[in-house]
Parts: sequence; structure tokens; C-alpha cells
Amino acid sequence: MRSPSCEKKACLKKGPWSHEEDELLKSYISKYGIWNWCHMPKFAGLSRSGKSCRLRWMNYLKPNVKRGNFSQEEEEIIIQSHSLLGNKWAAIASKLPGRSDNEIKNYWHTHLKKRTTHNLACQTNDKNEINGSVTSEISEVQEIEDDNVNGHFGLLFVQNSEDTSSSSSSTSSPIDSGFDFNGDYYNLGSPGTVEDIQSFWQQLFPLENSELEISHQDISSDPVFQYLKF
DNA sequence: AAAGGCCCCAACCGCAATTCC
DNA sequence: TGGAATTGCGGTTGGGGCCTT
Repeated sequence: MRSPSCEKKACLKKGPWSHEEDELLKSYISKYGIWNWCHMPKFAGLSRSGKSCRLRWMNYLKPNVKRGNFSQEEEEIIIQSHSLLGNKWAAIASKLPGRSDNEIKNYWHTHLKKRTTHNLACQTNDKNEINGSVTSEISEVQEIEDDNVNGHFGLLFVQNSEDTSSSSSSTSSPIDSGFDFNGDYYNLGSPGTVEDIQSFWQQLFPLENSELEISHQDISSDPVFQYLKF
């Protein structure tokens, strides 16, 4: 299996992220969104691989990422989910909004694994003592309600503009990309025409960052804009 | 106070899956 | 349709901090 071509550069930085790098990535994504992890670092001024940037964003920089200790409820969800799903950390993480798969994986190995193996050992001992059947955790687990975890809730930065004069288009079609309430960037389709793109950025920026203003000239000179083939 | 061991967690690596051209 | 590019996932590692002796 090949390595991605964009990550062949030997000069890419590795190791812990500096505050400056975090700020560069955050500000770039808040401004331009996530359009291509592979090529983004270059435009953001980062000497990092796309994978490294993605990981940093997903685990730490993304809005709504929870830090700190896990609650009892979260621990129980992890334990129950793990008994159901095994090491499907991404699936388990989807049941815990704000927690990354990496964080859950680490927490499992450092805290919960010992506890559950200890419990299992205790259960086995009990079983031997009473010579009865042990009701495993698995049989007691119920499917966790996750209707509101996996779906998109709405648009954080984008809303329909009432200003119909800003675009040559007579219909103000809804923008099909942005950040949902989980902090995930989504893009439901191709941007379309130049006007679509310009309209998109114009709708995006005023809500995302009120002091930020952008002109058509700004857009057309932007590397992302050029990358998108214009 | 210093040295060694242990623990935790951020980040890397390799691979599979998916998307794009 | 096949290969290349990109994304996502899970296992693993390495280093820093804490604890013990």
C-alpha cells in the first residue's frame, strides 16, 4: 500500500504541536473550512502532514471537544459499548459527543480495562463459589439510544440570508456545507459555479467571524479558491 | 536530592475503506 | 473500470510527569 503522495515530503514536522501551530490550523479552518486535509497544511503555513493536522483537529481543536475527566455516566457508556462493539473506538466515540476515539481508547486502556478485567475475575470467582451461572455484562447491555448523536443538528455558521441583493442569483439556495453542532465540517455536494462559491463564502464569513470582511477580489486570490479550479 | 520505574496520553504508523479522476 | 488520492480507524510508541526507593 502506497503512502499518500502529499505526505512523501521528508521535511514534515513531527511531535507535539506548538500553540502557534494550533492557532494557524484553527484560524485557517474557521476561515476556509476543511476542504482537503492533504493540501490544507501547505496553505495554512504548516509543515505537518494532512493526517497529523486531521488528528490534531479531531482530538483537540475542533469546537465542542470535551477535555478532562470522564463522568461516571460516560464511563458506563464506554464499558457497555465496548462489551457490545469491542475495540470499535470510533463507534463508541459516536455515543459520547465531544469525546474523540483516541481519547476513549486511551482512557479504556489506562482506566477501564483494569477495572473490567478485575470485575470479570471477581465474577469468575463468584461463579466458582456459588457454582451458578454468571450473567455477563453483555447480556445486560441494552442498545444505547443514539438518535441524536450521529446526525447533523443544523448549521452553526450558515443561515439563509435575507439580503437578496448580494447575489446575482434570483433564488437564495441553501448552502450545503458548514459546521454542524458537533463541530464537524460537512459538505453535501460540489459548490457549483463561481457565483455559488462567492455566495457561499459571503454567507459563511459574516456569521463565523463578524469582524471579518471579504470581497470578491479576496476570494478569487485565495489559494483555496484557486485550488477549486478557478 | 537523585535515580529508576511506572503511568498516562498525545501523536505516529500501517492498513483498509472510500472517493475521485 | 481501474488506479491514484484521500480519509478514517485501530494498534503502538515515546516522552514527560509522577511516584517510589
